[in-house]
Amino acid sequence: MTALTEYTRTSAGRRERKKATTRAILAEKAIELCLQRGYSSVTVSDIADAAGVSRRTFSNYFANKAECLASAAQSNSDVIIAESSGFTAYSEASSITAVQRMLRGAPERFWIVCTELAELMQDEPELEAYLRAGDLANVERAIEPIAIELGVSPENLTLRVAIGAIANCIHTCILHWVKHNRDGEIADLLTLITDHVALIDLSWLDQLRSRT
Amino acid sequence: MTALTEYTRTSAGRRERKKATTRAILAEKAIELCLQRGYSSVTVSDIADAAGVSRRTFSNYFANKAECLASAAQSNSDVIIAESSGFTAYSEASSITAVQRMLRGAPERFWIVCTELAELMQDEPELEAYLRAGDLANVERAIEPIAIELGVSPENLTLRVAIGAIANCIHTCILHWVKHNRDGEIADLLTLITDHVALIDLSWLDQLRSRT
DNA sequence: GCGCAATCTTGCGCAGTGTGCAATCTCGCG
DNA sequence: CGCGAGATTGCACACTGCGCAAGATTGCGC
Repeated sequence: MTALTEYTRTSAGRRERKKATTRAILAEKAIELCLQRGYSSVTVSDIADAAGVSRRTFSNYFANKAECLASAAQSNSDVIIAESSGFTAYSEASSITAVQRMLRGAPERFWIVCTELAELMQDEPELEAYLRAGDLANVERAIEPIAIELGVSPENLTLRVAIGAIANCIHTCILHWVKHNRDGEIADLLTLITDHVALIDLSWLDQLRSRT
Repeated sequence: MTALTEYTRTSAGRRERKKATTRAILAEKAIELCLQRGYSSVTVSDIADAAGVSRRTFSNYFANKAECLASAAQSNSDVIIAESSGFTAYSEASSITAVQRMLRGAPERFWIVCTELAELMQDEPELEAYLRAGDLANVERAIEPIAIELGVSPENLTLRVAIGAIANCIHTCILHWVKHNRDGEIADLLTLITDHVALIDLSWLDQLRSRT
């Protein structure tokens, strides 16, 4: 119930925290209702009601339903992105190893939410679009710390292509999984992802690193 | 003016053709108006009016404004995807070479439309979402012929990851270009893309091929 | 505790949207 | 020519996104 809410433990002012909480609750209720009744038969008012706020307030937090769910995806990804700042901590290993370590470090809950969202997006083009865009936003947020660690600009195109390829790979694997192997163990999904991430050549990323 | 319309020269029944034309005109007018006034200040009625049909008819063709623009992107990509069926024609070369050849084979007009759309999507998250999703649809359409040529299933995950990485790379490069080098020559954009595509390791794709 | 200012929430109104439905129009085909 | 499939349209209605202003809540200095 408060699974996503957990991720929003900031020690800011009470006001900030309350906002973050409402936001998280809205996103959470949105997932809950959509999984339950199907995306298109859930209205913004429904979500707002479930979260105990007005429709207007919903709009203060999210531009629309899809963005709300995308935000859930984003909170969910925070846990991974946070870890990515330890990217070069394993400087002896290759980038690919670091990525795999990151993926394996994510809690099971993370992958569950991923598959839930993937399930939802399957027959809702609008949602798929927004979740993809959310992915992009995640890439954007992940790039900054990594770029710093590697000592290159966040605008570095090579870096962006690399991170984008990884994110895309993960996304593709999850979709594939939901489509073909929905009932398998999460551990197998993880294997699927790490195996395929390994296919991506990150040697040029390692080169970026060695130049520092 | 009729640039996109050109792409829809099918020799089907007149009825089919007329539908395809209306569709193309709608998409075209949509781009035109959006480039001119900005995405958010163009209404569906505006587009419909410009195309000479009713608002209701617009909805018969597209679910919404964003999807309409995404369709323009799709028509635009048809020219590339059509070429991808000659993928293994150069069996002596590596996959990466084939991809580069494909990219260089696209007419300048293709890249112009790409950059126009990229420009539009820059500050419109909704549009960005839909165009990204359109990319996915393109990947979906491109995979089929390639899979056949390689003799693997279109569901083959390795293949999907590879094609996805390429599409993502192209997209990322175009966005980067629009953001940092808007006024440069299209030829330079092409160089940027082929250079970065080359960074993606497609050797495992070549292996898929050699197994046939 | 008190009061003020900043901030959040809410209801209202309105233009725009997505879609089912039924009437009408168009066009291909016999 | 006339029929029938299919395309277009207007209408209605629920939902949406958002500006606005009133009201509630919160943080802070005293």
